[in-house]
Amino acid sequence: MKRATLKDLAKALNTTIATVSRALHDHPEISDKMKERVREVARLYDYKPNTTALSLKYQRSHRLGVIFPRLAHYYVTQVITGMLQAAADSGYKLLIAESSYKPEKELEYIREFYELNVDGILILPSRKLNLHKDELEKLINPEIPFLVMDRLIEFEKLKVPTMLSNDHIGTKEGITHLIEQGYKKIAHLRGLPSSSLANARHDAYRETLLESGQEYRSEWVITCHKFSIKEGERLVTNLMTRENKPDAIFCINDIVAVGALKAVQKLGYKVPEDIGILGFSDSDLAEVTSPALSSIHQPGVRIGKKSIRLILSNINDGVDISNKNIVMKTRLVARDSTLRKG
Amino acid sequence: MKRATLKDLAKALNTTIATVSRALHDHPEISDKMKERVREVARLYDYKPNTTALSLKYQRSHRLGVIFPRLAHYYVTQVITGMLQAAADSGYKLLIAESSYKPEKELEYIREFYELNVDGILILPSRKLNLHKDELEKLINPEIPFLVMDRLIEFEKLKVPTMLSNDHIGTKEGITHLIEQGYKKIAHLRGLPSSSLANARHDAYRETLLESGQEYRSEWVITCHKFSIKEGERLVTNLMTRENKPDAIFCINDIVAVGALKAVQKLGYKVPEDIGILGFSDSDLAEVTSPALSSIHQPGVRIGKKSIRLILSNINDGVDISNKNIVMKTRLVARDSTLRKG
DNA sequence: CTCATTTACGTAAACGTTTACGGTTGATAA
DNA sequence: TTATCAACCGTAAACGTTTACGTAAATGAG
Repeated sequence: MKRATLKDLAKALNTTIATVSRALHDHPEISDKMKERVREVARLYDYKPNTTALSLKYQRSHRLGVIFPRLAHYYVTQVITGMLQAAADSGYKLLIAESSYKPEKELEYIREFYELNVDGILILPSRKLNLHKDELEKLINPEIPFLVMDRLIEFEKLKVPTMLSNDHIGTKEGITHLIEQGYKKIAHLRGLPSSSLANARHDAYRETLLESGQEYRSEWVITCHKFSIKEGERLVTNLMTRENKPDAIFCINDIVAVGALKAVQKLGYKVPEDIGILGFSDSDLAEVTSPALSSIHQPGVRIGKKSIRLILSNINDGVDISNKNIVMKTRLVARDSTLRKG
Repeated sequence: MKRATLKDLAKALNTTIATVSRALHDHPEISDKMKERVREVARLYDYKPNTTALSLKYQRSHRLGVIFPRLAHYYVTQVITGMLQAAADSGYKLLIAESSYKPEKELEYIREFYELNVDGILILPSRKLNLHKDELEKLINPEIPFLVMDRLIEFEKLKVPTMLSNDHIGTKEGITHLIEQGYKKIAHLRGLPSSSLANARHDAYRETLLESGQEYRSEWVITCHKFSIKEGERLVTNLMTRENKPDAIFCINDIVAVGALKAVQKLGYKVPEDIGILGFSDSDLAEVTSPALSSIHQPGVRIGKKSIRLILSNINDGVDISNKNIVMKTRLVARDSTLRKG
């Protein structure tokens, strides 16, 4: 009933495990007759090599560890879906861990992954991991490839590869689109200033405004903390009852954009006629709202695939990836929330 | 630089690996002096036991395999999130695999997981896996716990535990709610008849209608195949341009419900006044639509947690779970798409 | 002082592989 | 006839653990 081992086959054939192993590997020093006999009983016993023993032998687990803050976000699932596909293509499996945005957990899972002998680690870090940069740098084992995704973490001496999406260009495209659609007073619901991601989007927002001769008003830049629909609603309701109202809102992500949309609609504004709403990430929510939400698409699946291929190029082909900083293209998806007919 | 092993410690202490191992395990036959010396160098070398070697030794990997049709579905991410939490609490890690609804892949991943020495397998099967029931039954290793989730698969001789949500009662609550809100002509966008899940929801729908004296009209039961927003839109547009129109639509899931909502709104109906829309699963989409979508909540996170605890009770405590068929409560979440003010 | 017992540690097998090295058989060549 | 060599297979070490068993020295009782 139990899984057959080389020892079982050897006993059945009245030979040794060495011969069995070699026969199964088509070793030239084994006679054809013996090979046939071995293959026969191997079939009979449904022999499958024990991967744990192989891992021990070769110090290779064919497993990669992935750490993310929260699985239940569309972008994260897209990235992991891509990872799963690329990993499956190469015979690798993924070990996953959710950090719940807690840096302590992120560090702990990295430690655990090392103990579990993963062949590589990919992390979508939380914003706060930057605060533990030094500890992280000490923790990282240079022998095991370590890929940082989505955010930038600058280390003292260590070189780690990164995989980002081009938020800068993406945002510029988005804001340019708003301007082209005739919006003249564009507000921004941004993320925390400690987030490289939020800063990239905000800076591109400001840059585009100034380049096209629009004014950048700091009172139209509101910082989100919780990134929920409710928060978006609250902040935008507040924003739209002020003296000087914007006529478009660029949101740090789709969730907040949904809140913004609900808020302006509740206040009686028409979208996109009176007010334009632009999200970021192009999640599955974007097609669900009415009007459908314009958003800047991040190619999660492709990012996931590329990350795995990158890290495997190091593991399997020894390619030095330590100074690879891949930036993936984003793409504006203009839907009804910003498309003025006239 | 490399990870220290017992051998390294033994060499440094001029003793044997047996002594080192025992000292680290606080074995009584090791002197306190020796224990101190060992612990000292273990700290110094930052010794961590090699989990692969332990797996080989104890034939336990502390890994569980999870197979699902598609990660990018809210319910699936909720289940896996729950699994991750419960697994982390017990020091287990999850290996994940996406079947893309293909039974061949499901079977293949089960095989792979066995080869990878997982301690247990949890599967959210595709509908079509039922067609390969016999092959699956032959494949399943009774030594390794195997938990089937969401769907029922009836085997010839094998007893496998299942984890379902109570779609029957959930649906009855939902339909009863529609009736209480005054809807009198309730249609149903159902799933394929080969799906036990779709059948459970449909049967409960019919049962509730008949019990409350409403008529069950087969022309108001439409079968979905692709479960997309577009399909929901198409089917409902078609349904609502017929002679005899329903005044409420119970949808097999939230995606289809979103399509239904868009369709009726495009046709000029008011929701919930003219038409009520009820979804299933209570995904994150439900709060995004306007009006917000009523839906029947499936406790994905709790289901995930409970599944892991169940399978671990077998693995770690030897509890026989082969005839456990756990059914989790659903809960109606009535939002604006079915709540008539009057 | 001697024998039994405890204390404290070493040896080796086991988990399942791969593979360098050694050894036996038979055939071939000098 | 004997050295040479190929063909074929076995032995054992290695990956990193744990642990049953063996054994030496130290301790205790008589």
